[in-house]
Amino acid sequence: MAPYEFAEIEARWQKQWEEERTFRTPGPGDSDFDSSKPKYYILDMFPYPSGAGLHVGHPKGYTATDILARYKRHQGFNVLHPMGWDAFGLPAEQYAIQTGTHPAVTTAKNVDNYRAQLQALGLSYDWEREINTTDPNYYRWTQWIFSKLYDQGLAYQAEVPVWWCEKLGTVLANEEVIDGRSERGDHPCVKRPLRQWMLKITAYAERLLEDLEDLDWPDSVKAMQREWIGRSEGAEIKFELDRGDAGISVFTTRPDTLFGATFCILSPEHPLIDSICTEERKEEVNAYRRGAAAKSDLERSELQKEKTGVFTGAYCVNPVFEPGDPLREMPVWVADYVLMSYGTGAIMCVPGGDERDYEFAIKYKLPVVPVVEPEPLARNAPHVDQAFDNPHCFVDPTVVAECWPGEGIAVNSGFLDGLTTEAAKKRMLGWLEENGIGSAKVTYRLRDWLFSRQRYWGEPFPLLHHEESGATRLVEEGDLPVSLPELDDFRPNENGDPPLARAKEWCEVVDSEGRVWKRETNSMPQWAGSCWYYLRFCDPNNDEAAWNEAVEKYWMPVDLYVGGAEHAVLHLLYARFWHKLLFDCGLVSTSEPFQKLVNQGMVQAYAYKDERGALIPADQVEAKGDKFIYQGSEVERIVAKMSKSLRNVTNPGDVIQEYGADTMRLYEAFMGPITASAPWNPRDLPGAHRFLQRAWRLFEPEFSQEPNGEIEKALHAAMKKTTQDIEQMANNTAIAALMEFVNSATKSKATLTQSQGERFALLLEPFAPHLAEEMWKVCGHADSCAWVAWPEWEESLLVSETIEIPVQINGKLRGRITVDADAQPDTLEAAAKEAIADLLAGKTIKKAIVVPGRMVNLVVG
RNA sequence: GGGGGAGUAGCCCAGUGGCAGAGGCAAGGGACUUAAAAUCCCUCCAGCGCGGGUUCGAAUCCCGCCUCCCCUACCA
Repeated sequence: MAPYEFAEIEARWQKQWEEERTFRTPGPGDSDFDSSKPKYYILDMFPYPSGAGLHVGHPKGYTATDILARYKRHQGFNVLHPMGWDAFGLPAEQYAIQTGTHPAVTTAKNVDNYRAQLQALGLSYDWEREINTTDPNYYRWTQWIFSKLYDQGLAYQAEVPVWWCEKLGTVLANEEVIDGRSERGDHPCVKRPLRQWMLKITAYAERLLEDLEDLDWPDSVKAMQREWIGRSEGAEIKFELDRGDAGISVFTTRPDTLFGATFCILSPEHPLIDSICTEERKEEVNAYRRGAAAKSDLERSELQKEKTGVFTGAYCVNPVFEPGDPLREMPVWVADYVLMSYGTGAIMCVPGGDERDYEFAIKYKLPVVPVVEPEPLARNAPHVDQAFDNPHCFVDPTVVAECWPGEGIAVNSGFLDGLTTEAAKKRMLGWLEENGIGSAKVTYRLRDWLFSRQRYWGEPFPLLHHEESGATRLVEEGDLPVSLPELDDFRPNENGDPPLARAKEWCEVVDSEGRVWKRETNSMPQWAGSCWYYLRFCDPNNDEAAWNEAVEKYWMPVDLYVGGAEHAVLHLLYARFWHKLLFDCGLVSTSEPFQKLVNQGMVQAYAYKDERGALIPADQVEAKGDKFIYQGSEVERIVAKMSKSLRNVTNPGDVIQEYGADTMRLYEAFMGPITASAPWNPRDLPGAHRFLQRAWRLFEPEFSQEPNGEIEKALHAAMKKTTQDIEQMANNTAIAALMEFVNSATKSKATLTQSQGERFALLLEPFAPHLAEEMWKVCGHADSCAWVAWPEWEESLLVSETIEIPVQINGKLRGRITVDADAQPDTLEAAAKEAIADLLAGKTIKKAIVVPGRMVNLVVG
């Protein structure tokens, strides 16, 4: 028998697949398309082709989808299984700024590297459908979809504060600024308002929330999206100012606590502050606002434990109290824990019912009034009772009621007294509406999407500005794409304009009437291209349209979408938003793009730490038996992310070099459930490799003419288990079933028949396709087995005539009996009693539980 | 603080009401070999994170805790 020459076998089959276009997928409109077959669209999240190349984490998901795709082909499906590149992005642009290499050059090089690495894994993508978001033939349609958004009124311009670094001459993202200084170079940064494009994703908040219901997605992802959208029901209430005619609108989820509202707080960015602030308070308030503006969002929220604020000198009126009531006058403060971007940017503060307000009230000695009494069981502290008996208490806050943020019975609340929280909310809402002071309101945490970047390496907006009239209009559809201009300097201009503004000629457009328009010089964020790439895969080479209607209708929705959990919110929410817009425009046939979603687990790696807990580079640790030694002393092995700094990164190319792509695939699929994270363990690779060698050895030059009955049975068992497990994406247990078969076939020393060899090769094909093709060839076939029908098992071969079942006394195992598989309860009970007669001597059997085919349990007194 | 997930052999993991084990790794022994590698055969190892409960019977269902991982965090 020929040895298992994986390198030669794999190279040969990869070449053959490419030459014979084995995985080309015809679609509607192609002459060889068979519309009678069912479709299956199985998609991987396409990667950003970084300079570092493929990581062993990528193939975990790609292998899992490839196994299913190959299986579905055997099952007679038209399988759409494409791959492409999310290739706009910062790294290529930064590299361009540093070296002058055009991002397109860097990108093309990285794409070639990624493609070669993926092809070396034997993944069955239809490479004729490859797409690249940076290709003008692709982003032409990204611009086209933007036009739809613009036409629907979902794109608008706004002045948004962004981080600006003078020294670097660029705009930075939040995470690139630490303590007000740039992460790179440590230069000072300031927040400054810049004109930005926004997309009105909030208009779709309710549908994005509701439609999650019917998706076959992980609970964790659904939960994250729900939280991100953050729907909350409450009331908007307007408080009149005691001087002047403006009022302060606030949003609250607890209108039932209005009697306990003792002050109001405005966000530092609130536009009303200037007009209401009293002269003597102005200086202090402005200083506070300047301080807040200089802080990053992170500092304002997470890092800042203690609340701060300043009094504006103004008062507003709590409408539930009569004039003369001391609680009617509510001081208005400014504090940075109130965010301008949520609700109305102003809140009513109920320190008796909100822990944040309570903390603020204690610090600044503002009145605390308890208005919700906890359920009786919750109020056993005497001072709480005392406080409830003392309405309108202006006493030392430290002895006043504790804060009760939960629900309960309304107290100190006039017409609400005695009502439950739920009833009190309703009553108060009614009262607010009757008096024209407020109304029910639903607020979302979801913000509109800041859709522009001051970058070169992104999609240009298809927009023109007319400077004199201030008009903005779309570029005509026929003039798309708006291609990126050639530049050799990718930095922003000195005056802060984006790099595209350097392309003077590109920027100027003269229309047919001779009017001069200026191009939009912002570009789109990296998310844009990935919002619709799954649609382009359906019809990637269409020059007339983004996709053909019939083609979209056939392939969509994506049946299975596999990718990392890091995209749980942003990418998946943005893509759903665009998809719904396209659905509303009648351009796609489904309201959701991704029917089933699976997050593959991370491939981690071992890391080592010493006694002090310091992490040690993995390449300097020696394994000695079960112990791990670094510089002579023992260190502890832990599981961590793969990272360059820990030097525990595995390169897929090295693994393929040493063991072959089939072993690599098999190992990744065998590591555990697709959703679980597990460390890369190089010690386990030989096991996977050994299995393939043993399987290969079953293919002796001569096949047997007469099938061995035991082998046939074992093969049917493997066929059943493998089929069922692949359907469940339980690839690890499917592989175990194949190992079981190989073990028993090896042990029996009998030779396979050709038919048995063929069927085994097909079972192996999804996991180790190169070797399986080679086995298929040994069985006498010249063509690929990729499209050969999946073998079907015979259930009757799997039932044995006799079985061994346990006999229990009081649920504890006491013996075993061998009986006919279809033995009746009476027979089983009798056989069981006989088998353990000695143990039953002198005991009374109170009850016998007999489960035919499973077990017998005798209950004795 | 909130949300999601996981704890079964030395390790990775099967088993979701009925004999704790499918598979792999590691370890030990043996065969082959002049020897080693490779290969083959055999063997060892846990009572299922902890404590209660339901049941004839619980790794599996229920309740309460512990540990670890991931996400999120002043959203009024």
